[in-house]
Amino acid sequence: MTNRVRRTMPILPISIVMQLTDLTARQIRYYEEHGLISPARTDGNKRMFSLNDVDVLFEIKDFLDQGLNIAGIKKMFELKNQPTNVMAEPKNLSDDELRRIFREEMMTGKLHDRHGLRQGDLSRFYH
DNA sequence: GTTCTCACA
DNA sequence: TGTGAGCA
Repeated sequence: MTNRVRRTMPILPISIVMQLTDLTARQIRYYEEHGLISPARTDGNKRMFSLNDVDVLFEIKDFLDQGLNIAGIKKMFELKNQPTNVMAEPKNLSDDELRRIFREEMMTGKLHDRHGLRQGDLSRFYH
């Protein structure tokens, strides 16, 4: 059995995930509604989470602490799954794309600006 | 007893 | 996001 299979195998009921992540059932379901996680369903339509889902929830908690809202967090995961490299081709980039990349760098932790990650600063990008 | 969906004094 | 209702 591969590690990937182990991580994605749905084995945890919501009650356990609640204790692990310290999130309420309401929040967990809410994040699912927004596609941040996609737990499997079983017998009586019960949610079954994988270790991977738990990891994602912890990441969500981190972003929440950093002041990001759901919209911002959703962007985070999008950018995270389609990374680009500023240093690779710093030329021939439109201002618009530069802004997009800068946001990604900022959010993937490549930059460590402890001030620019506040919701107040990022919010303008997500409106 | 636990989880689910839906809805809002 | 919390919380309560009514089910399964």
